[in-house]
Amino acid sequence: MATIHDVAKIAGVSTATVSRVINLPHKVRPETRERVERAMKVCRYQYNALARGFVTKRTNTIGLIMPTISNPVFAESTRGIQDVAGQSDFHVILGNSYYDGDKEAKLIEVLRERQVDGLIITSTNMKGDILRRLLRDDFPFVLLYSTVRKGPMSAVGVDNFLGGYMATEHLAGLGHTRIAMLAGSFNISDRSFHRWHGYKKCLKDYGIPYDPSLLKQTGFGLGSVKECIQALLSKDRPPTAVFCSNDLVALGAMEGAREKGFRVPEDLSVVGFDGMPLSSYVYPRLTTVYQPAYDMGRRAADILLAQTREKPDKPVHDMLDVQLVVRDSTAPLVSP
Amino acid sequence: MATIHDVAKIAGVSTATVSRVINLPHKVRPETRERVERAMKVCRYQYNALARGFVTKRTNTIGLIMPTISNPVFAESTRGIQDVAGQSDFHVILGNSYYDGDKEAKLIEVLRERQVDGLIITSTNMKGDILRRLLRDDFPFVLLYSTVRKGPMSAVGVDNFLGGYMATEHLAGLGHTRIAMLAGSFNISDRSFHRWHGYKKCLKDYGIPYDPSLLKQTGFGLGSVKECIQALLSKDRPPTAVFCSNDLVALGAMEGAREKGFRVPEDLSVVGFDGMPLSSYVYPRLTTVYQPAYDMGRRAADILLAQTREKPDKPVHDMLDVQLVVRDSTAPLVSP
DNA sequence: TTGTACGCGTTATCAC
DNA sequence: GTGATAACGCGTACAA
Repeated sequence: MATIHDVAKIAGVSTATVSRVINLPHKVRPETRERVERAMKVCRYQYNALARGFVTKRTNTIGLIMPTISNPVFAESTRGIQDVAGQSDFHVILGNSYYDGDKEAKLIEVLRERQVDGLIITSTNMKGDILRRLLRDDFPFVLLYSTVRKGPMSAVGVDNFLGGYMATEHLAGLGHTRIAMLAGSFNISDRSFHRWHGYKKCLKDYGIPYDPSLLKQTGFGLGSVKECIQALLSKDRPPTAVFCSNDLVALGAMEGAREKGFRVPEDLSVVGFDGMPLSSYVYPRLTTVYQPAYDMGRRAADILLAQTREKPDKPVHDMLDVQLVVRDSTAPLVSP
Repeated sequence: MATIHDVAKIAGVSTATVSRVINLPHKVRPETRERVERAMKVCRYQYNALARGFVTKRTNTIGLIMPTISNPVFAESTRGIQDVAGQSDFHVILGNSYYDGDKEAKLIEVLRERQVDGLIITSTNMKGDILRRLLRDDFPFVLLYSTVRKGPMSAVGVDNFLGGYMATEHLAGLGHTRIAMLAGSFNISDRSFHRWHGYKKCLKDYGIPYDPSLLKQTGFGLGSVKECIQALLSKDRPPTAVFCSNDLVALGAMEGAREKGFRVPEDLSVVGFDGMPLSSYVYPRLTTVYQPAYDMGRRAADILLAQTREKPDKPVHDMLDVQLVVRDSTAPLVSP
């Protein structure tokens, strides 16, 4: 592969001039510039961004750590991140933690070894020590889908408590009192945990006694979700509504309910969380708590890029609004 | 940031020894090794993979270019690629072309500048010159979701013609004769084009005259899909079945049909393509032509990694099997 | 405006 | 088993 040395030799100039043609073209006399450009063509010169990163100490790369790209909501935020990064000639290296804290820690380590300029992390469970180490090193990073709204690290997220509250309130407002919740496992996601708290608080505010047997923490995969909802629907007095901690779970719940002969929303109202793009293209169209995933990705990238340019004096906490989107998967309670 | 020089100084050894401790620990006397390891802790040494890539000329990075991560099917293959790459300590840099040939070309260029060891490309439209240039430079790359099954470049894909044929045959076998097709724009994806050919061939084999007015090329977004299907259903003699060139389009079509008061599958049978994970969690459960996206990603990564290790004498063409998955969105034609 | 010379952090090739 | 040192390709003072 040709280097600037080859180009310099062919063009009869120094390597410094070639470098200038690449980075500061206006600082080179037009004739010289042309000569250099011709030489680059002759030897099929290709710029080596790695070498630049090596000397400038910036790779224009950000690492992205999230549970799995297979959840459409994470795909959306990833796209937002990429769009913003691309605008600034940054690229994104992907890492899936699969909800595994150790994998997450390992990813942080290897991505740092690769000299990424910053990290966007959708943490599975706040491994305090790992993140504190990033802070200590002044390493730029932003938490995404974060539940924290203060403290020393920058974060982008939504109010999951409020979202859980809104979902539950919608159901309570429709007259439901036996409202179940299908939550992701609490030890892998505090988002789910916060939504559950919102759910509980709403029940309390509406004078509905909290029934622990109506909470199920689902395992991985939609098969597990089906089992959970079917167990719930097999109870003596089955729930008439269910709040699912994300849209994927909601789809699994609806399918599981149908399999057992329950109609949605007539026999069971279902609320999701996320508002993933597909949620309005399923039947019945899903009532859900929308969080602006794409914009959250963009915001996280904005904040991170700013942070890579100069150390900010304060961390940024950006909590975007959730929004209840009422569609067709929920209906008023009808007494039999 | 500490370097191996710092470590060497502290441990009282040469940089070469430090490097050996990192890469060939068994070639260092245990006591020396320990001393070095202690020194690394003392100065909080962190390995610089960039510097290694600089000298070894390998970055252990592959670039992935695809239309958009927001299509769950691409997310699945991406996950397959990442899983395989991770096994070999490779990382993946993402690039979305958004079905734009120029963006695609630009991405190839910048990723090469970044010294990725290879490229996996889901091409929007065979830009012959761009790919030929990769070949000429002996640059490792694999086409994914490719329609080519021979020629000088390695490729992984499925038989889209066959898939289109199978989908149509299923509908014809159910007695349908007015079978529409909702295809992605042909100039942005030859996959859609091949599926259309399979569709046409099947119609011919079943003695069903081809009606060009039953083909619609959809624009971007599911809104456009709804318009297309609704136009189709507004015809004097509307189709009784529709083959959609992917599952996302199928969801849009089902929703559009429902809006117009058509029931699926009673009034309209719908077949998708892809078999994305969610396709069995929608209602009605989608009949679709499954392509093993995750495995295709894995295969592409396998082939590429092998290629980065040593130049193969022959390109690999891997055509995986598609599979018709009959579910609930299709039903026999009932005459009114 | 252009050229010289050094440094970035690591690996690899020799010696010892 | 260990050390000295020359690459690798580029950016950048500083000098001319």
